Parts: sequence; C-alpha cells; structure tokens
Amino acid sequence: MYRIGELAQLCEVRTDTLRFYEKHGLLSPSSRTDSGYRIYTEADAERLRFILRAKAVGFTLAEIAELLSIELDKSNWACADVKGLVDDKLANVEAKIAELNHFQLSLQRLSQACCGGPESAEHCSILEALESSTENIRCENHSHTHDDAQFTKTCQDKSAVKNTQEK
Amino acid sequence: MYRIGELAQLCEVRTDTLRFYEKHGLLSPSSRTDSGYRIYTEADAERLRFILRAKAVGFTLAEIAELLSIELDKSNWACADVKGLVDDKLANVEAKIAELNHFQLSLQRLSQACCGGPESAEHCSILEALESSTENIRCENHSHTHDDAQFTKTCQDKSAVKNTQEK
DNA sequence: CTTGACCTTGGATACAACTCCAAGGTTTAT
DNA sequence: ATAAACCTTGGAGTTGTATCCAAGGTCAAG
Repeated sequence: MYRIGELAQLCEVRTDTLRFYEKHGLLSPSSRTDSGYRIYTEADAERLRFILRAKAVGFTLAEIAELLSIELDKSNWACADVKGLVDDKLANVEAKIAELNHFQLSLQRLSQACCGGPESAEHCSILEALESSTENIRCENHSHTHDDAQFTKTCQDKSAVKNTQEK
Repeated sequence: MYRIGELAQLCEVRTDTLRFYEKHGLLSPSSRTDSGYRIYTEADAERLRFILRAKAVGFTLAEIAELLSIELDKSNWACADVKGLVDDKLANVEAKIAELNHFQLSLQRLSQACCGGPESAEHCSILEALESSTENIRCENHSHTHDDAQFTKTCQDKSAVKNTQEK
C-alpha cells in the first residue's frame, strides 16, 4: 500500500505524473483513505511498471492505454492483435528513423562543406547551400551524380579577415 | 510580387503558415497594398525558400530564425558560428536517432518473440515481457548474456483456442 | 450589383506528456 | 499546539508547428 508520493518515489516519476495518468485512464488507485488520499496497491504498482516499460520501448500513452485494455482482457484478444500493435509502432519508429537519417546526412554534408574557421561567413558554403540548392540538401532525387563539388568547396577567404564577432 | 495566396501556392505552404511565420519574425512581406493586403517580393520568396530548405534539413523555426539573422549580417559572423549551429543540430539529431534505434531494437525483439497468430493472447510473449522484464526490453545494461530465450519463446497454446476476437 | 474568391484580424484549437500553481485539508514529529 | 511535510482539487502553462474559425473588408467577372 502506497500513498501517491511513495509510489512516485518508488517508480521514479512525479506525483503529478501519477495524477495525470489517472486523469487519462491509465492508472487509478485501488482505493482512497477516509480523507481522500489515494492508496495504491502492489498491483497498481505493477500496472505502473507496465506503463513505464511500454513507454521505454516507445509507445505513446494512447497506445499504452490500448495495450492495457488488452492486458486486462487477454483471453479475448489474439497474439496477432498484440503483435499488430508492436509492428505498427515499429513501422512508425522506422519511418521516423528514416527521416532523421535524412536530416543527419544533409547536416553532415553541410558540415563537411564548411571550413568552420574564424573567417567571415560571407562565403560560407552552408549559407550558400541554404540560399540556393534544394536538390543537394534534400537527397530525395537520388541522382547519384556524385556532384558533391558544392559540398567539398570550403569558405573562400581563408586569408585573414579579422572580423570581430559579437554573438 | 505575390499576394499571400500566390506565394503560398508557389511554395506549397498554407497562407496560415505564412502569417504564422510573420508573427514569429521569420518572414514579413516587403509591403502592403492600400487595402492592407500583404505583398511579397521575389526576395521574400527567396527568404521563404531558405526557411523551407532549413526545415528540410531538420532545423526548428527558432534555429532558422538564428540562421536568418546570420544570413542578413554575414560579415559579422564567422564560418565557425554557422558550422557550430549545424554541428549542434547534428548532435541533436544523432541523439534522437540513438533513442529511436533503441526503440526499434526493443520492438523488433518483442515482435520476433510473438507468434502473431490467432491464439489467445493469454500467454503472449509481448505482454509477458511488458509485465515483468525491464532488462530485456531496455537494452541499457549491455549484459551480453545472449539470454534471448525470453524472446524466442512464442505463444504457448498454438493448439486451437478458437477465441472470437472482437476489435 | 451581386456572387465568389480572395484578403484582413484576433483568438481558439490541436497534439503529447507533462509540470506548475494556488488555496486549502491531513498527518506526523517535536 | 504548531510546523513541516504531505495530500487534495481545478486549472493554467509549456514546447513546436501549425490549422481553423468568425466577422468582416476587397476585388474581378458577368
């Protein structure tokens, strides 16, 4: 039997988070004291751990609510249903990874093209790329032309410019 | 010279988005008609394209605002400043990728452990993993024990259960 | 001169997952 | 008996990126 603060400490969440989960139907205390304090049982704690584990593999709270409803009524669901949720999530995660990989590649190319020195940014390859090239930033049309000339070219005036930079 | 709807169509954004960018200091029309209509010049369109390209490589609008302020005053900034922004973003993106890769791995393991068949979910490996294992879901403590016995085990009752599944 | 397409503004709504706050009640320790 | 630490509720705020709406003004065509 835990009071809200105890359960929170045990599972390393905030009390606010527990109330938030309650409001959203994920976890309600099994009972209340006469004065209205929430009382959580060990089973409640287990349910919370289930939620946290599901969060740890990337499920949103809405998805976790679905998992919990299956969990409470397992015999009326098939493995296929559960696996479906996991596979949908997996596809979802993989799509996000693909997008981020695209960002990563573009950023790497931009970074490599820039000397990164104390020279004036007037001829900075990064800014130039953002000013004009779309194809070379988004690598969506895989043209395979290997024309990364634009990206290996660095800042033109490496010769001292001695600009005072105020940031 | 474009009216808001024309520029929006040209760059494939909503007019609302252009007003939103204006409200947030990213892009203001160069002038207005007597009746108050926004008038965008070709330079404004270029600035919008800069914004959209920066978005395409993963920058947030706040970061883009920073890039734009450099863009407008290039000579007072160094390549190092620009490259710094890109490299910070890159680190940021890579951290997100790492997190998602972790999700992906966990989800793959869960998926592989489950038969995915029409059997009752009463002994579903996925639910069991969420009920009890934390270490096997989060692969944070790289124990390298290769104990994926828990993950290769599939649903126990492949023998017909014939549960009617209502979803 | 009316219809429809366009434009204006300010403000509301949406999503996710909290986090914080104020005003007040309860429990525990001294 | 009183202070500290806990708890309650309802509601507002956060971050990011828009999207939608209502009430009204403008413009071109027929």
